[in-house]
Amino acid sequence: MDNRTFARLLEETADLMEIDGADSFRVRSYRRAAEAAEQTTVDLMAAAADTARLLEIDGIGKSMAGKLQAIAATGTLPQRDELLAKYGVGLLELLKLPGMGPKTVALFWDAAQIASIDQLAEAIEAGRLSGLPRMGAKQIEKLRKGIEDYRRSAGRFRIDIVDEEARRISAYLLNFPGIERVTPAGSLRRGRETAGDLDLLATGPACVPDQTADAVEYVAAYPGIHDMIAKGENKVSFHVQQGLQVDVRLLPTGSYGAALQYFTGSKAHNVSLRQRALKMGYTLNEWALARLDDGTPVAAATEEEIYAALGMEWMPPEMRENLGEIEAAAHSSLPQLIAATDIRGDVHMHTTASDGRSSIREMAEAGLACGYEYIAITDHSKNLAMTNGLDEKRALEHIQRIREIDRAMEGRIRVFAGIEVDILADGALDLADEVLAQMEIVIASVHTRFEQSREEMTARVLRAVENPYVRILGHPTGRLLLRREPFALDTGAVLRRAAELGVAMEHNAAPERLDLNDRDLRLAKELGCRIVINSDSHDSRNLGKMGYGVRQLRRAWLTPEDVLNTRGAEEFLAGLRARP
DNA sequence: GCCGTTTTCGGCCCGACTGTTTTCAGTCG
Repeated sequence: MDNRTFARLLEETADLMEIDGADSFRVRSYRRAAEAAEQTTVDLMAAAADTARLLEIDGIGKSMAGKLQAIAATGTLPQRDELLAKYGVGLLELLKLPGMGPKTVALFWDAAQIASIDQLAEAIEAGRLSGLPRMGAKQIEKLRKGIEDYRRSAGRFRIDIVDEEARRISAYLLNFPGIERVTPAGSLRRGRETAGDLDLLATGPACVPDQTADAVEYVAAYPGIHDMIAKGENKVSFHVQQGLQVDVRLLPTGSYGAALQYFTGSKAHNVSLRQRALKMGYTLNEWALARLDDGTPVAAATEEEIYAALGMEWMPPEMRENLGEIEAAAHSSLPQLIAATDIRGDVHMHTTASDGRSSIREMAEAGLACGYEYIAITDHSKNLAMTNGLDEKRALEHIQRIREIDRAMEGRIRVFAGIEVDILADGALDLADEVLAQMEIVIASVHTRFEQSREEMTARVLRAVENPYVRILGHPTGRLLLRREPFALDTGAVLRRAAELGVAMEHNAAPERLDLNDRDLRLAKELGCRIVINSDSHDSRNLGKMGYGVRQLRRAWLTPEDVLNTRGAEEFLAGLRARP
């Protein structure tokens, strides 16, 4: 059982308790514990035997530690099961409908015995909801539409998709004379791998309170709108065609910093920050940081002045997850995070020899144009027949061509020879060691998804990592974001072994991959694992597109020292080979 | 149920929007 399961069980318990009418502060502590389970790099299953270790986790107290141990021992939580027996699983799903909170779920349950989305839809059709408190015609219509939307599509969107939408809407908004600046906030600004919605902040003369009417109408006329959710004085919410929810907020320039801080979040970061503000005699909201006693604003126009007034350094949005950044900023001990410009080479890319669209030469020229000092050509190996993968003979010929291009580049950029070998079901590699021995870069990746158990899959990867020619472990979690489930893999065990052997872990910067999630990366850093970030380009035009991947590294507080390809060519190769 | 620069009891973040309210409850982020 992994930490996510612990988190899910606690979260469900919190939902059910809320429906049951439990004390809201108690509910909150379950939610905090769920969040802690999700975030911590401690493997809860392994730590369950050691109460003291559980208590070290922020948000876990004596009682919650006992509940974690119960989950570890039985796979479930008694409170949750009791509540579930009382109400049924359908109620948890009802909570996912927009506009449905615990109070409404409880109301429907008490008054109409509604325990699932299907039953709610049925009750709406039968007109059994009218007459219930707070249930007017509009509210009922909203629920009907909510069910429709939920059944059509639910969930999060890949960050590059959201980013693109943000650019389109920003361009539209900036065409309005009274809007001068548009900034994305929320998950997009924090660089998360996915976003549930898009927050856009707009400011300018047309965004001043009481004068926003024209701007609001202009926003609401955006041609890409599928349906309107809410339209107020300084906020317009709507869905665009693909189902993404967009919140546009109009704000006066004087409050822009406060609003940007507020809407960037994360929620947990903001809660912590407001607690800190209270202790210092301030109150913080989206309009300003103000004195608690007489309401005098202290800071509002920029994020920097707000953080400064709270005795902190400004910190990059990627760090704002309430994972210690507030303390670090208060003690002036924020790390210097890695930036895209720190990357000096890209060592994972494909050419026309397998499934790429560019030649070795084109890749080298593109790498040069990106300002890289080195690249590595790493086409697929033979097991991936559909990619025209290389067998031993072709691989050796390919190496020769790579060497020729390397010479032809005359030192302006180094071109290393490499390969992306496939890890077979038993953990063996699909190319002979004699061939691998001739390459600078060997990336071992799992491509084919056999129906293997978590243990088998872990054993498979661990065996591949033992091969002395493997320098980098590719696709270490097998993620294809939002497209399919990741491999069931004991990532902790793989990271530990890779750290021991000095095998680097690849972070694939392609937005559909972003192999390592926040927690994996934090754990990798803790373990002293080497990280290599690559683009996995199949086209020379994609070379240099590392932005989303780098922001993921920043979210885990990684510095240039933690990432191998921030080093020059020789030092990079030496770092790859050095084994403790 | 957690937690401690108000502390081991008594707090626990904040405002906008909506729909139904005749002054506010519920939801959301």
